[in-house]
Amino acid sequence: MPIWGLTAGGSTLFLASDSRLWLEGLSRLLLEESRFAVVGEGACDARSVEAIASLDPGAVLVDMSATDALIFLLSTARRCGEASLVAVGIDDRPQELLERAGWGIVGYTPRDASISELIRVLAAVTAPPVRATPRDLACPPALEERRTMLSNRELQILEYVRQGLSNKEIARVLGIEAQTVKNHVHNLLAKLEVRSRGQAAALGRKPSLRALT
Amino acid sequence: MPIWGLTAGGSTLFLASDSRLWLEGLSRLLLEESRFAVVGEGACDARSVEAIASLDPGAVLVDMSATDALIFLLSTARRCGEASLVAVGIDDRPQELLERAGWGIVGYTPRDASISELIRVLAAVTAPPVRATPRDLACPPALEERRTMLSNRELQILEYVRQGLSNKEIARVLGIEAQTVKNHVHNLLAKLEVRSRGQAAALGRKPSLRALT
DNA sequence: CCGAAATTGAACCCTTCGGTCCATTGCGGG
DNA sequence: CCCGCAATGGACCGAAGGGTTCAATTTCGG
Repeated sequence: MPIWGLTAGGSTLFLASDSRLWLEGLSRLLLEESRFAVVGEGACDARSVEAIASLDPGAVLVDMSATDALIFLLSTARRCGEASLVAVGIDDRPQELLERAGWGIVGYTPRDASISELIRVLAAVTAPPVRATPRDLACPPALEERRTMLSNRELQILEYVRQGLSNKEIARVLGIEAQTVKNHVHNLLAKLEVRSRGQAAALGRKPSLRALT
Repeated sequence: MPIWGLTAGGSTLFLASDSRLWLEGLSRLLLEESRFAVVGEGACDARSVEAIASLDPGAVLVDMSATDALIFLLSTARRCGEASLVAVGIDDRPQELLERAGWGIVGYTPRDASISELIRVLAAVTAPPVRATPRDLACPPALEERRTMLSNRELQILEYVRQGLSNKEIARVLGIEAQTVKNHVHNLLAKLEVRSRGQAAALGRKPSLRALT
């Protein structure tokens, strides 16, 4: 099956394949992996090359078995020169493929790769090239730490947010003004470093944060 | 991409492919389709032929792009003579393939088939030759239930809603207009009988949702 | 082939949300 | 007695969400 090309540099992904089935299936699998976010998907055509150029994803997964996948890969590499590439799903002569500097391929997975193997490769490829911070506690403000930053009231309100209640509904439940709820939500969003209540709710669902909810 | 062979006769499925990624992705997609149950999956080898013979699934999906898929298909057809076959993912000369009676192929879908197309083919192929029970099971998939069913697109978008993405972000990911996403969200909110995306997200993967998909 | 459904997108409206700035009240510790 | 912080709430604003209607196009299914 498919040979995949992967443009690396972050944790956002773009999926390209002429098989919608493949697109939809992999999209579902990756949705369950919080480490990566599928920021776009499309066929192996010029339209996707444009989309990739504007979206600037951390990686691009290209179904090489598709009709014009090779041309697509080359176009993408040319348009997105700063990105590295990984070929996934190759059984024969992977080394030869990797040496094709023009393709920008920096890695691959065998044809019978599972989703976990793909994710491992993605993690390796999208990992920052240099591990500058020794403890790197500074950069990712430690999820556990974020929780303790929330006051009791904020934790309480976050719980209601996760249940899909509106500010007005939360206000009625707690017997306070809607504006107050709004302020609390505003504060907890800032502490959780997210921009919407939806993201806050999604954050609370993730296994890494399960313990604190 | 892949060419699929499908042994028909019921609503239980066996997935065969040398790509675990393909196996896992399609398995997820079919999980959302209550009409079919994946009772087994494996590579395109003799081992799967054995498994199919013992499991006696209603259909077998074979990734024809796999190394020995053709041999596998022939073996399966020989061992499971009572089953009909469908080739999926064929662009060139599908008719020729269908005429190969020895392969037992009774249908197919083009390479760029979406999950809905695959399901349509599966439904056609696995439909019981005789309709014993007038109501209940098979024939009309209950119009009342279908009304509350979410379409593929809606399911897909719901998934992104659960991730906390805004309409605009979802639109960018899917390469469509924000207004279109808005409409889809509006429709799925109605079908789920909730008033906000937060509530839709809160429903999550609860069994209650599974029941109506 | 035709009707039904899905998908796409437009224009328009109102509500809610998120952000900002500000103010008040109460509580606990230095 | 202040200071900090949590909790409360007011006013205002732009952006996003949610609703409605209509329509073009594609796809699905009989």
